[in-house]
Amino acid sequence: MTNKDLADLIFPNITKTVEDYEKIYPERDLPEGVYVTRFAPSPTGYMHIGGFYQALIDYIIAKNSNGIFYLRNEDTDKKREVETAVQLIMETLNKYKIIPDEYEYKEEIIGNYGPYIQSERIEIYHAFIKRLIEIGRAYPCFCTKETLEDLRHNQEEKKMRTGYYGRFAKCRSISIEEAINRIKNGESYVIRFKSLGDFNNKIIFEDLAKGRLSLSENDIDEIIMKSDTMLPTYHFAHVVDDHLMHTTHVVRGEEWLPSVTKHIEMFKAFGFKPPKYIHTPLIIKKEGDSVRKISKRKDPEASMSYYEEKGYPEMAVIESLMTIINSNYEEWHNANPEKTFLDFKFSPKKMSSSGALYDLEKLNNISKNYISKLTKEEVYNGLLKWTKEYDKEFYELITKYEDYTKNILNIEREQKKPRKDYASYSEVKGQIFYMYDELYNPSTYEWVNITDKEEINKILNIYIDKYFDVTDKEVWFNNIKLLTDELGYCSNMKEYKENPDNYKGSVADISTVLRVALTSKSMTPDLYEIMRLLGKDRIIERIKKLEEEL
RNA sequence: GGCCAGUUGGUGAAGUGGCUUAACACACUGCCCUUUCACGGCAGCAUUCAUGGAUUCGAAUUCCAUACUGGUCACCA
Repeated sequence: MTNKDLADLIFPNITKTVEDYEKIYPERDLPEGVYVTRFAPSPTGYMHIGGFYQALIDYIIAKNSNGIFYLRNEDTDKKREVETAVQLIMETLNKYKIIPDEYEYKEEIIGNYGPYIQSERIEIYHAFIKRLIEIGRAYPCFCTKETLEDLRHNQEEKKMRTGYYGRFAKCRSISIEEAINRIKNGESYVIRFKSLGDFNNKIIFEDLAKGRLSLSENDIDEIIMKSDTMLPTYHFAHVVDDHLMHTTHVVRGEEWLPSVTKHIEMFKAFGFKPPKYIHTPLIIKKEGDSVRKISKRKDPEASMSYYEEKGYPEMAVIESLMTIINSNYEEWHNANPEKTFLDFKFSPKKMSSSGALYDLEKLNNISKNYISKLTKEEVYNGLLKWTKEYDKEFYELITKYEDYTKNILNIEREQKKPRKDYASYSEVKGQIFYMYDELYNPSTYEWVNITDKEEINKILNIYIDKYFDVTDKEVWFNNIKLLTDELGYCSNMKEYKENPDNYKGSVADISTVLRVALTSKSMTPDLYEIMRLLGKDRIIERIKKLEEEL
């Protein structure tokens, strides 16, 4: 009885060899220095911002070198799998235009290195495991969950390092004959990798983000194939897939750092060259005095769906993440405002090595700036898209009054320093609702200095009767000044500030009365533009209605 | 507990022995501009880089120790 017999017993139908697969998936025909990266999420039905962050890095480094960015679905954990997860991932990547060059979606495979869904690659993994068994680098392990738990407790008691290694790796010493018999008897087993490492040996590992690290060699006999599904574990699938798909750079979260020595040993066992690694910091959040991983349950902003629901423009979200990825991004972008994030040269060394704190305030700021630089059409289209999904009533309204809405959105926009009113599309309605009669039904008015009803009525009546004019901004404002003087207020702010006691108030107070009377708000964009868009009829109508209420 | 990593203002951070009396940005505060708000302008916001020690003419930057924070130690990825 030999290892070969054991391998054939476990994988009787696997005929292709490692060499066959090497031929099927040859080296990619790419120029020197071109990067191949991948986004490899597990389909749990949730798009975490940390995952998206990694995908963004993958995408940038691939595009920086005109390389390949592909998507691989890591669905080896059938218990956690969620049906709609793949669709969610694809939709999110598409929404943000982080489009993979190779992927598998809805039965369609794009690219020559597929399948790109791990559960469809089971024969490939089996061929590689078979080889490992044949050469004595993998073996079946019959230990039960209980046995393993006992082992761990024992080790903990004796203050030893926990794990299945060295003399604790019981099933290592099972003879081939015994193993074959037990398998034939239907005993449940996993396949473990047989490590040749020595924990006391240090190896130097170079991570592109974290630099040179001194790590202990792996000596754990890691499980590489699960008992029930015969699917590989992450560790093994990573080695096989990233080798066959010729990934040059693996971007993954730093939670993988402790297992990198396992992966390196497995690559070595096959004689493969490991990829370069970029272990990214976790996205964390401040809570009280401590920081913690941003969490799916506690933090809505951990999910990419949050940003969609709030209506943040995609580019604003990307840019806010870029500032975390490389903190010099913002400076670079200010110096090169016409360039996009894709022109930015990403540097893993510049990536923060501690946790990255995702700051919603920063996002708001970036988003305000971003939206302020858009044209009225772009804002309108963004608003249209968002309201269609999340605010049907408003959607109908802005569709009905398309040009009118664009003009509203254009107030103080086409100037060197446009207004920064909106951080997201969900904020727009709350700031311009008063421009729509359908939405304008104020119950309170934000009067400021002048609150006397008779005075307000007087101001409004005289204004309508004598001074109403919206044909030209200068004329409009001059009229307001005339009104101001006529009523005993001061039309010159400088003078008013010098001698406030000489007047009933200033032109600012008069303007505010008009502003509040027409919009109910004390803070709005340029009043002249608002009045021009509202038109005389609606202005009079609103004032009349207000008088009735006063 | 073992192993690994990190620790610079309220926040993201620049910084790898003298150019740092610590860049830039966000937030905040004050003033100015101004018909409101916003925008914009100006100013303020760490005498100090977790703590202690060492090396050095000189340290945020090198070394050692301590503390704290995070990651990991699953048939999860």
